Amino acid sequence: MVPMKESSFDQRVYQQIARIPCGQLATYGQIAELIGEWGCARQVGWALRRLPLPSPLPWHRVVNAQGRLAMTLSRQGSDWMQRDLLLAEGIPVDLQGRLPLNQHRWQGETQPEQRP
DNA sequence: AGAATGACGCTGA
DNA sequence: TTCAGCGCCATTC
Repeated sequence: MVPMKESSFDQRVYQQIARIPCGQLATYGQIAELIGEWGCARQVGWALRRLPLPSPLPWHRVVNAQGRLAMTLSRQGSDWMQRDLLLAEGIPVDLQGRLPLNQHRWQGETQPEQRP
């Protein structure tokens, strides 16, 4: 059972994930940074691992900075479900779990704005 | 308490 | 581009 107090790390992670626009992607490190926990990318991963599925959250929009899905058997196939959900949003995912992260990167709510 | 694990990130070969 | 190593830190044994 979860210990009371929903003001936990996990809750902040979920809240931030819920803000990711449809069709865009965010990395674990990016989520950690947005909640003020820079360097805690792994904790974000655990937060998602503890997330019960199915979930209303767009957890599938969170990928690693390498632009690939973590295809580990520890997830019991949830990685393939993530791939399926991403394809449904128009994001092409390679069979190796690679995807065009650079083209779907969520800039958060701040954009450096440096385009020609 | 100490060691191992992991849905990560970055650098270097 | 792919692979290995190191740093990171909560969770688990």
